[in-house]
Amino acid sequence: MRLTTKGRYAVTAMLDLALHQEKGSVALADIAESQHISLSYLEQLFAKLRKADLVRGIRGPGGGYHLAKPPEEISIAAIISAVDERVDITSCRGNENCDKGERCLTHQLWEDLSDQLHGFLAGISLRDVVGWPKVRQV
Amino acid sequence: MRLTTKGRYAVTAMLDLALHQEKGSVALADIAESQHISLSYLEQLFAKLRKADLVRGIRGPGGGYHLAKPPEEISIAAIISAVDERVDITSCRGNENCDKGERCLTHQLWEDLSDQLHGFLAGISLRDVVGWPKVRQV
DNA sequence: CCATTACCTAGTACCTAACTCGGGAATTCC
DNA sequence: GGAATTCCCGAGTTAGGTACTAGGTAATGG
Repeated sequence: MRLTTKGRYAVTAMLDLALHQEKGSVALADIAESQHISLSYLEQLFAKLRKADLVRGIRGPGGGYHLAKPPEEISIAAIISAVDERVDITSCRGNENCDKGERCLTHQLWEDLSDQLHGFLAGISLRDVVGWPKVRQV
Repeated sequence: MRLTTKGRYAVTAMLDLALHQEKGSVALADIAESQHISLSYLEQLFAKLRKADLVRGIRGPGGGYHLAKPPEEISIAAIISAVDERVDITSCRGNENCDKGERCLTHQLWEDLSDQLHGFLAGISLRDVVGWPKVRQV
């Protein structure tokens, strides 16, 4: 599990789609402007989201992107995993360099913590976030 | 909230200290070897942990680092915040560039999510992690 | 046909994580 | 007191990922 600005852009963009899903599709140019990032960079993020089957693109005038599934089936963890390809593997892979046992211990602990975190974010769907109080007040 | 390998190194190192706290202090050289990272880099991480009053250093032979507080008073969130100085501020700071209102909305949602995550990690202490089942089995 | 949008590829500037080097300063043991 | 050991500190260097730029092609609606 990794959490960077890249993941934040993706999550925020997906929230944007969820909020406007009744209006059909949203153009990337709009999202790029509202998030103040370049269109091309957003396109690269959405290429990954599309490969992960989280969004669907529609070409031509009036086109754009919309969610590929209902918001309650899309978790925050899924979004972050889609754009942040993990390169982790906790350095000592498969006991190869762990002779004492203690080394693997802390690694194991970190993995447990990482799982906890993943489970937490997997339990939050786009629908949950959209339903939070701050939204209704606007 | 940000989660990178830097934070992972810090958490894993703190877990190391927590596991060996009855043995007095742990030298950075030992941690550097077990985590397979450079000593100097670890020193830089521990400089931040020290400034955050999470660890205490003891110089001279037989010296090293030990926790500055009991493990139950040190949360995972505190460790990560200590080493990952946040540069976030969600681009549009304080409605400055948010004319439509919608822009601030998604940003607000992200901040809420970030708060949730922080709250989650703030609720996990070093003591909790050390007490997890995987540890006792070793 | 033309404007608009998604889609694709290649290249690039910049930032920062991670490391290296070289020096201290405090403490303990002989 | 001298030497070994450890923490401390600052100024660099390197590698890789973030974020961008520039160029296209493909589909679609008016």
